[in-house]
Amino acid sequence: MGNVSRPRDGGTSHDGTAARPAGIREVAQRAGVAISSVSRALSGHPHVSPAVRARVYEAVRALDSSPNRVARELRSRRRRAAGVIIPDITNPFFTSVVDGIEAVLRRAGYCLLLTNSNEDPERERENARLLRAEKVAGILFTPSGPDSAAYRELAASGLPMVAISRLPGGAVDGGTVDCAGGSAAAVAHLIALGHRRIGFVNGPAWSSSVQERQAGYEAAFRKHGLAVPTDLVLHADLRQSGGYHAMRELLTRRDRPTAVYVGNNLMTLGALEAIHEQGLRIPKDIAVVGFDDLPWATSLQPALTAVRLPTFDVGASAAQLLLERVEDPQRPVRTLVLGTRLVVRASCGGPVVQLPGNDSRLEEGVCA
Amino acid sequence: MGNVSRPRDGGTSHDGTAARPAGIREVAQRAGVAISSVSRALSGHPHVSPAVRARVYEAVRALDSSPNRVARELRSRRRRAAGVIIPDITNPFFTSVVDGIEAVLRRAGYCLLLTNSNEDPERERENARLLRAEKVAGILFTPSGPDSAAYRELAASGLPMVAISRLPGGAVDGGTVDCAGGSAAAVAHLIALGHRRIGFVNGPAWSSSVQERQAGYEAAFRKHGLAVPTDLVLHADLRQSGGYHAMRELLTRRDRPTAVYVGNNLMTLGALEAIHEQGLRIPKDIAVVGFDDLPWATSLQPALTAVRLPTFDVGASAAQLLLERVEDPQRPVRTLVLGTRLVVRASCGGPVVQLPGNDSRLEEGVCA
DNA sequence: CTGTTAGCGCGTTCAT
DNA sequence: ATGAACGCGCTAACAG
Repeated sequence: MGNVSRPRDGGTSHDGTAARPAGIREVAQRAGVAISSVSRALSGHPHVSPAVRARVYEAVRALDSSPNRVARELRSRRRRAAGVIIPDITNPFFTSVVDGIEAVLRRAGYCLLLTNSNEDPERERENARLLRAEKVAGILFTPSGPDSAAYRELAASGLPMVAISRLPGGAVDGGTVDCAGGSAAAVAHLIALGHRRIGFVNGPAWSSSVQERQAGYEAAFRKHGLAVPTDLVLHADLRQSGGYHAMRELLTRRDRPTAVYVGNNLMTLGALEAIHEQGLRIPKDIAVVGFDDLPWATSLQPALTAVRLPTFDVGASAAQLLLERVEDPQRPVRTLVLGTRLVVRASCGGPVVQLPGNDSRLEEGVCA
Repeated sequence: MGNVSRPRDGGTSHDGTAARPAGIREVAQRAGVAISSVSRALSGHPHVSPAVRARVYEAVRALDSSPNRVARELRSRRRRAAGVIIPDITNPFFTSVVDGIEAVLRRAGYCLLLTNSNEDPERERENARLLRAEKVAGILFTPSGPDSAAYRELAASGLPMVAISRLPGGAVDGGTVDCAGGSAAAVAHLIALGHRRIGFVNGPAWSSSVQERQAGYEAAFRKHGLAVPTDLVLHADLRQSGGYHAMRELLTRRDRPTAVYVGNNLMTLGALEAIHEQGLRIPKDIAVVGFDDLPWATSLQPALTAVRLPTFDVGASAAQLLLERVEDPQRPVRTLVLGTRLVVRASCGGPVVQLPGNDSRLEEGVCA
């Protein structure tokens, strides 16, 4: 008996109800070819006659048909999608990273599934589970805490993953900025300007990037043969309020620091609030350097000296790393550390000159 | 003949190669039940015996199996995913909106496909096509230009869609902030402080939100029986550089304004740069009010008076609107306009008091 | 070069 | 309450 195809309307709705979008079957029927020919034509397969190809395209246009990636990727067992888990979508650092991720992912034909864990371990786990269920090809991940359950589950699942900014200990691909180098440059700048009592508002100690910044801070002192003023190092949470309270605490000490280095952009805003609140003048009363250079840096009065971070590139190269791992799961683990640049403005006094910066991309390969 | 199931390894990899994650079949086999029973158990179906349910869960845990949403949603013809198209992921306004979107989407079990068109109409079209191919249930969209091809294609496709911030003319769901009301409040505040020559740096005229702000600016003058200083209204692109150049142009006029109202956050930063560059003092030489209140507002010296926008809520309610439309495609079109609040700080002089603000949510239903 | 066939992993009827 | 069949929309073998 003949293959009676049951009636379906081909995209254009004749009545009021929303018609199901025309699929490969309707296209095949209208073009008068087999379904598989449509598939080949649309997938850019080599062995398709120009005639068929043209008629297929014509039918697609006439029906306003759109390929079904869900079915396509289920069948081909090749999901061209990647997941992102970030702890705070509101932080400009991460949005810029996501910008970079999106750019290279889209160029590779991937789509981006974004989730925000809002620094909540439980939401983080749910996000990881969702992304697994969506069968993404891989995940770009910034853990929100020191011992992330989501991270462990993901690692155990064997799903390709690259860590961003905060690098966990294990053998995982990762991309980040040179926190140590950037911090050393910032503090060295202050030392060169004669500062010795340099406060440091840093983040929670479990984060690898926080540890790196600490190392850079200390290295700058040691390089100049100076003792590290450990009493001036404070650990705050990475939010604006954290920076505010830490700075306030620093400023109310008897032996107040003459300069301060703040470890992330939101905390820097909080630190500035505290400084203004005390009626202190920048840079006369206190010099300020921030980690992470953002649009508002030039709108402050005086303009803020800051460590510029290649955030877009971090995202872009992390995504690249992920794509490469998806291509070759056996490839040795790689960690990319991107160089920073100290942008000298007016918040430390002294001449406003452009320092060379360490644009060199340190790249280290760890065993697989 | 018997149905010979070909061998597959159930999740745990015995050799070095990455094993395919265990699916419903492996779970069924290990639990000793049929595939359909597993499906029912995992989908929370009512008629499943506790015994079977328990064994299924146990098998899922043992195999570390994760459901396949791709297959599930292909089969059930119900894709629980929504797409987002924004013009600039770097703009804090949009990231906050996305934050709200993600929150309600995730709560509804949806996942979020994010695309950034970077103000490029061509990228925008590609993003729209990708999202259609992903068969998302709906799209949250901020068109990047006056006559967006992507918008037209999407509207023609009949895919549920809600416009964000910039509302196109047609009968489409939309969510935005009360630009007119917020602008009127900002300008009225300046007028009350005695200012008459109030500059206005606004965005490109095609945008509905720009038009609304213009209306609010004019309304404030008219309400006080004053003539609108149309010569002080400038249209810049919405970026920082746009604000800088417009402000610069305003400040170099013979009859310089005594106050300025800037229509978005990035342009405000640019305007501040221009003001500082001219060596002008805020608020003595010029008063400043910004549209969109961001974290750095309180870190400026003096702190910035600004119109606070319910950006998170815009995203959240837009997502809610989308979900409702997906549920009921016939529902009449709705447009949500969320109220703003003027946050008075020091950048205009005068007493720092909290104004009431129009928290009322204007909500208007247009015919379907 | 093109059509036919057999599934991808799962939900959903039908039986029982 | 449970199992067997069928198919979602598409790709990938094979045959012709």
